[in-house]
Amino acid sequence: MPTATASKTDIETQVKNPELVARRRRQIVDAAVPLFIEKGFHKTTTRQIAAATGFSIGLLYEYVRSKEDVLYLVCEAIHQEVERGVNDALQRHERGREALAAMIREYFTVCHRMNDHILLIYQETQSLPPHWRKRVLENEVRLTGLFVNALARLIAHGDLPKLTEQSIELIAHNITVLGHMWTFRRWFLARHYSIEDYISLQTGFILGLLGG
Amino acid sequence: MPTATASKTDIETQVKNPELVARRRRQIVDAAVPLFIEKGFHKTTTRQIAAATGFSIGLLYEYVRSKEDVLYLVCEAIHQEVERGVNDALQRHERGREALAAMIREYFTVCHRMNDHILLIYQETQSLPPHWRKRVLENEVRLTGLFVNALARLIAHGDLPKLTEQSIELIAHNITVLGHMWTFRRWFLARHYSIEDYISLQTGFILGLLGG
DNA sequence: CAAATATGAACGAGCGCTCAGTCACACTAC
DNA sequence: GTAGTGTGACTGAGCGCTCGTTCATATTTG
Repeated sequence: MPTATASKTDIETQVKNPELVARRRRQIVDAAVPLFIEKGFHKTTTRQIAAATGFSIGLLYEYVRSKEDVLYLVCEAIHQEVERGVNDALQRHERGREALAAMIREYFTVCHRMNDHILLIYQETQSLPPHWRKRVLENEVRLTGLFVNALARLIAHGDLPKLTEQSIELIAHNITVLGHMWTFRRWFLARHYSIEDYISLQTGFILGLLGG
Repeated sequence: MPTATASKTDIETQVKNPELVARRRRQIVDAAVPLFIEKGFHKTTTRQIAAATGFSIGLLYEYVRSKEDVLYLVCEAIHQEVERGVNDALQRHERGREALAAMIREYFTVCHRMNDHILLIYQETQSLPPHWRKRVLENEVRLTGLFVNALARLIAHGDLPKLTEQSIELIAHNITVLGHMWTFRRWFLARHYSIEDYISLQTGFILGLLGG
């Protein structure tokens, strides 16, 4: 029973060459993302996905066992890109409170850029079979974990006041979700704030919340 | 061209008696909500909705022109219930910072109780035809507006420090979304916090953010 | 009985997915 | 070299089925 590409997924495929599988699946994801964003998962047909990829439907099903497989591939790809963006941002570890401000700025900017993708995950995660929904939610936790670590490091260095573990974790969730908020309330917020306004106001709040 | 019940919707119906329409539609909503929550909108069939209501499919289509009509009725009903809960809470206007704390407590409790319903709106609003999606989003704005007013009143009374209009509005959005956060991250949060923990931690943050 | 309300068989468009078959290419035998 | 054979990526017509919706008909109401 041949299994998937070199990496972490269990999606079965008929195709033997793992590099081809990886490349084809990247093509499928690239084609499916705009379709899912535009019409949603349920209103996108497998034939449309195949056509957008430049495949026959038959070929699509050589690389994927079901339409839901495509959604999972898409969700994974999106998370990977968001996480890469955030990780990049966290690498440049400045010091002091500005470090937190910089972190928030980078993260919110990623959210701004990935607007539609983040929305897609909010709306379609529920359409995944349980096994994969779980994986997507684990990704979400891992992302928040990055903030937990960053906050803990700053506190350890004395750059931020001491807090209980519970508080740190909740603040990390708040930061994550306030980034998402820009995407799912953008239809309203963007009428009143630029992304810059939004970042500086929210940063002010979060810093204030840490004992301004 | 006969029009809808006494209230605000434009949904057409074949049935002449407005009270009957209102009653039947309430039945439809009551039956559809648990189905949509359990299986989602797309995977729920009109026949299932009819059966759960105790109607024949034909009869369902006397009170509704399409499946999407049902979704719209459901979204409206949910918003009405949430808004009623929040309004009740805001009526008992205490004074000082405790007023804000009490407001948050009540609102978060409503979110806790309406967990699945709020999630449903997050996930299925996009499935509505544009015209009704707009209405649902207006409801969302109105809800946040309640918090804007409440905050403005407290500031006017000198119970809270002065803030720009922009800040007030964004804080209102933050409160709204942090309530929702309990519903859409509950799968994680509930493992680490009780709703009481959650309320008191978040209240602390929000009060701190207002110049603790 | 006339109007209003209710029924559910029937419709047909459209869906996800399959599978018998094609084709380009690589390897072997002579 | 070239004929023979095997492999695996790729094709797309079409299967089986579900779904939202309609409408001729039946039942109830006033």
